Amino acid sequence: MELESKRIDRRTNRTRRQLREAFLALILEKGYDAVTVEDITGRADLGRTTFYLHYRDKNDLLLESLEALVADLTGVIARTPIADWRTSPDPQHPGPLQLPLRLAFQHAAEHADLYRIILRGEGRTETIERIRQIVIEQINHVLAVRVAEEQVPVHPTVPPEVFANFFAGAFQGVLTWWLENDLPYPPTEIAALFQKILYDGASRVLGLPESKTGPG
Amino acid sequence: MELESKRIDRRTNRTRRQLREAFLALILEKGYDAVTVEDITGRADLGRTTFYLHYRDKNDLLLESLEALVADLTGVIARTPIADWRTSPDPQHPGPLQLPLRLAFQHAAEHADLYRIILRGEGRTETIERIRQIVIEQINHVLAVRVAEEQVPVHPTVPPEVFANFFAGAFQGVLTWWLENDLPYPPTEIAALFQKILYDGASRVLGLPESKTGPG
DNA sequence: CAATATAATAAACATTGTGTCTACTTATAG
DNA sequence: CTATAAGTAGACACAATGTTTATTATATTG
Repeated sequence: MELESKRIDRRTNRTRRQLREAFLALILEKGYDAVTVEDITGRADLGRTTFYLHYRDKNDLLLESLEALVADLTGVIARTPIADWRTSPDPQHPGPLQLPLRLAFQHAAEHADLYRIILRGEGRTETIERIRQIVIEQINHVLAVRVAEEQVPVHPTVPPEVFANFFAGAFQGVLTWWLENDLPYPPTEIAALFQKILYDGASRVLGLPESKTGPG
Repeated sequence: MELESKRIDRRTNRTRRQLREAFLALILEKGYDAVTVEDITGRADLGRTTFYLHYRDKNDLLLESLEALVADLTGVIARTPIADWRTSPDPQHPGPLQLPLRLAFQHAAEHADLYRIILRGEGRTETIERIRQIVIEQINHVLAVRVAEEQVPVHPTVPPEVFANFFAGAFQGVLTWWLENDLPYPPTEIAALFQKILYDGASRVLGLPESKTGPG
């Protein structure tokens, strides 16, 4: 999760890492608002002044972790070979979002604490909004590719924006529940469940009478 | 939206209303965190001390509006005649959540500003979490009724909790988008779109290859 | 309408946290 | 080794919170 890669002075790296770790731990203990700069530097065994040598304020510090997390996730997704996007192993739900979804749940499991903090909406409002936008962009991207490949109707039955926000919200909802309940399913399984609802729809999932609208 | 009904002293009602209105207006202008108690009482033309005669702090004041909003919505839903739950007029999507969904979008349209504030996550974290829990309870309630009527498989293909959180998240996502974009569709229409995605699923909505899982 | 109770107010105060600055010490890179 | 950069303690001004006190104003009620 590249966060201090090639900064010159050894002290700088150490200090920043200590501040980051102290802050995240404290947020989980008392919640963002209750944590003071003095708390952070105290926990990190540093002088309060030092904090301001590195960050403008609490939010700036949290934002750094967020940015690194986002960069890491999009990196992982981008680095995954295109080939895998078609041949990935859940033949029941062959949608184009399958692999990214799996990677995202996986990633959240690996960085559960930070994801929890973000999804709880700790810190300023921007934080969670940032994530949402990224998810929406990913969806729009995938949809655009699909349209180009003519696998999706040019005039979909639902406006893409509505679909994208539906998706982003549902994802956030399931991910939040999953994290707050200490990952009751393995990442691949929760991803599969998510896809099942998303692709099949409530009619099938709940066994309700089928809708009268045909596909497309 | 019952908020000052039978409080004895006329002054109390006036003061509380002024504080509430001033606060909500200011949040929309500068965001929750940036608003001080002095801002509020200034805007409301009251002494700063007066604020503390009525509320413990900013969050307390916001919470009052939230509680009233929630009570109002659940009241509206509860008051709607059961008969309407079956005969409501969207025959393409006859799901049991149809009418409550419509009522919710309607309600959000009528109180758009307050909904915006809440959905943006202004105020403390509790606020938005409160709403989510209410939505989840509603869903669980409806699902329980359905199960009792044996219209839903006893062992649904997806754990109810997962479905409920999927739903709650998707709803929040679409509702937020709708409000932040100044209600680009009428409430009935956005409710119908939401249901379409939810019931038919992405496969149909986007015209993807059908899943191999049958209903139920 | 008058008497009583209650609300609003201004002013002062202690407290907590922020963010900046200074002069001094310590660690590191080269 | 030494110049450079990072960390530190302490002091400071500032802004906002939440409480208290004494005083004024306004409803309610009988």
